[in-house]
Amino acid sequence: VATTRERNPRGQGALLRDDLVRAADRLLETAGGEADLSMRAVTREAGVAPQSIYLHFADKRELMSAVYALRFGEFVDVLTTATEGIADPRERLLAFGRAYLRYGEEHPGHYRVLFGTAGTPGWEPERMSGLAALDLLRDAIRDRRADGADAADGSAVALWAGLHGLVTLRRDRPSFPWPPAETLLATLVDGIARADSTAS
Amino acid sequence: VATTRERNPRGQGALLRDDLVRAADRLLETAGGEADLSMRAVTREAGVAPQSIYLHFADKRELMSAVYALRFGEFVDVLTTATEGIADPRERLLAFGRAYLRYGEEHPGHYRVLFGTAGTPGWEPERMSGLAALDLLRDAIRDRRADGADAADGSAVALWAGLHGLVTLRRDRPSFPWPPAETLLATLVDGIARADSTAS
DNA sequence: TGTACATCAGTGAACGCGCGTTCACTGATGTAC
DNA sequence: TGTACATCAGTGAACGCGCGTTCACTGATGTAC
Repeated sequence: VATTRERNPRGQGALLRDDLVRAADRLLETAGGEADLSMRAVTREAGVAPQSIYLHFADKRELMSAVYALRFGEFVDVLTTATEGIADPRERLLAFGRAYLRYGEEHPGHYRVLFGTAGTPGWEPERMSGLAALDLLRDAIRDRRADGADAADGSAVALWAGLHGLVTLRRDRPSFPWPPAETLLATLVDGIARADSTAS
Repeated sequence: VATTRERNPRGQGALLRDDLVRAADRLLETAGGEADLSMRAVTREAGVAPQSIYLHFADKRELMSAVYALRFGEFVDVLTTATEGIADPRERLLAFGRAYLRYGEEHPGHYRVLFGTAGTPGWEPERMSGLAALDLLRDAIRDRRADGADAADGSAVALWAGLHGLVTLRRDRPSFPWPPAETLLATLVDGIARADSTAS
């Protein structure tokens, strides 16, 4: 951490860009680092002068977007890996939810960049590649029921909201007497993405 | 805003405490004010010197807790008013959800204090009076189904998570193509808090 | 083969800002005698 | 009835900090002629 870095050879200046993004990513790994993701902290972590970050990013939003892009790929991979090869639709949805909750719990800082504002109010990634994660959900739901694509879309969003709510509430209100995650997950999956689709 | 305040009469020093809490509350009303809730901003809004806040609050967490207490009473009132007098359990749950989503949308700053960290990472209100809001949910669910209290508890938490997820995601990702709120609400209510309680 | 010049990957130093918090002080109002 | 004193509701001035960002510069490497 913060060791001095040696200058990149001529023509390889773009390497610093990756170093900076990885430094930001590393800072998010640590617990307290969630809101402490400042430009200066990132350059410190990368072992470089504060102003060097402007060689590659016009401002803070641009840096955030780069971190977002890096992590979203990983997140979608985790979800894909967790669900692939599971034929039973209910089991696939449960596996998806388990992986989702687990990622949120183990990487609170990264999760905040993906679906929150990460200490930068008003920041929003320009292209929501979060849609890729949502596609997995919608497909799994569609496999389980026979109603239209619209209903599957709505159910996917509702289930997503439930998972997101659980991740963020458990993170921000740890002292609440939470029922077991597996119970809550089953309630969400069996309720929102049921085999049938009749309302009461 | 920031007009000079006249000193309270002797013996009425505690009045400043209310002024400060109300000033903080007012700052949360404004859109940009969510993360800008600083001690100095609050004293500025109250028309008082920055250090005067320490006459009544030991530190920032204490001020946050005071705002939390003020607003939670109001929030529970809104939910209670929205649901009282509605006999049909499903309609009562829908009314609850509508009021919840509406409050979150109309008061993003206040909602953040109630259920987020409000720009103070690690802050958590000592006694979660959020339980009062949850009680309303649990009772409404219990009226709708015949299974045990434990199942109603789990369902109430799951439904809460869904509502919270919708509020925060729509706030932080406004450019996402959200399905109509009423549709999502019906999906959550009819899924999680169904009349019967069988899993698929 | 040598040299003037351009490019590149950064750095040195500084800017103005708002923040949370501390310490010593003030000036009006009440109280004891 | 007057005065010394205590209390109370604040303020003046300042602290050290980290922040995002700007401007001018450096020193090594390559290129043109």
